[in-house]
Amino acid sequence: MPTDVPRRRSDGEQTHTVILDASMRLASIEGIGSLTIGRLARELGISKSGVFAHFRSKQRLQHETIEAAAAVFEREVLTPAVSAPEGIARLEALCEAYLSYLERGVFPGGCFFAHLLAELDAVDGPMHDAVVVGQHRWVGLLEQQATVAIERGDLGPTVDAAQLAFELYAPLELANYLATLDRDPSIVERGRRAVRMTIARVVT
Amino acid sequence: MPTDVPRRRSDGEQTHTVILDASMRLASIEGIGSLTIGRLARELGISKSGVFAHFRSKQRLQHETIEAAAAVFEREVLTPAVSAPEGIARLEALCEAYLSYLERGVFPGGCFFAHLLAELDAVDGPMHDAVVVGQHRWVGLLEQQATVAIERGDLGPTVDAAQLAFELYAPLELANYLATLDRDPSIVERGRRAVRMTIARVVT
DNA sequence: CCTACCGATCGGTAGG
DNA sequence: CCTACCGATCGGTAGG
Repeated sequence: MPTDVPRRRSDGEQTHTVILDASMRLASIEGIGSLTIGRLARELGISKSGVFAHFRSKQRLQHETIEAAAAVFEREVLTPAVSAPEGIARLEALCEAYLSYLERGVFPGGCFFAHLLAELDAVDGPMHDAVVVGQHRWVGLLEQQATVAIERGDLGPTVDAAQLAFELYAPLELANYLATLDRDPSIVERGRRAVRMTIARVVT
Repeated sequence: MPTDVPRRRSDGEQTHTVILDASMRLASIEGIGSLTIGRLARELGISKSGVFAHFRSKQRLQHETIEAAAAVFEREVLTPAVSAPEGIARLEALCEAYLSYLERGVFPGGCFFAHLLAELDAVDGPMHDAVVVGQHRWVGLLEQQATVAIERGDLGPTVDAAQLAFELYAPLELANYLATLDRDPSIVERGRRAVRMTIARVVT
């Protein structure tokens, strides 16, 4: 009983998704700047203009790739973490969700956004500005939970929320780079210990 | 009284240096993978094959660029730090020398090697392996001074030297990326505070 | 989704 | 250090 529903649209959307998937994986390893339409086409066994037709510019391919990666990050890191109650618990949960996301190898080249940060931090343009927004959002999340924890008295009143956010973020980031560099996910455990130490230092 | 000494050799060496200088600056901003011979030529106002003649392959241009950047790092970070006595003093001096090197804007795109780490951590090949060696050397320096400090009793005997090296390195790295991203060198101060806090936690 | 193109740029060579 | 090339690949277009 073969379906008679039109396949065209469906296949097109599936191809679109498949391209973005390959694009995210490639960009996490080699950077968003290394994405080329021709290379994606070769890897996926379709023609260059077949890939091109889905995005109509390289810029849009890059943009959609970043958006797709943001959805993965949301699903793999943010959503699990916000199930924890606000404050110190969610702060810890955000760190742990990120470390777990590294260990699970969600992207083959380590954290997509850590790579993007380093790649675009020093260049000018709309891509840089988008990274700024994303980074501020992430740091803001950590800082916000730290602030709640201070207000609740879970953290000492002299704790600087922004500084704490920085000190928790730092080992997450380094764990990503070093675990990827050494192809050794057990290095993530150093990040976990660092987070524990820092939290232990500020709890009342 | 014009000099009659041959200028050819001297000019050639000077051009070589000028090319590597531009190459380091460009790579610190856009990455070693964004280096192209044509672009360097355009920026320096010489012909493409004029640049090419100095290196004879792109690989050698990249290699010499990394070596030149290593010499800058040695001069701007390592040399100042090793004037401090071994142990806790040198450990702090290494961190401070790195943070100062960020603040001074030695490279226009932030730390050359932080960029290189993120760019090459997930790829395979000789460039990756060279980054591994360089990173291990840097972490090893920190760990070695931590070990000396523990042996001398400046740090508690339960301190894990490798873990401490990681926890000091992390804020240095994040300070680089965030200060570069936000074009705000004052963010380096967050790194400095983080280093102070971590050191304060482990001293006896 | 395809073939068949376009101008620009890539790394590299020849020959000076 | 130059001009003048080479084949390959780039992003993108035309037309189906």
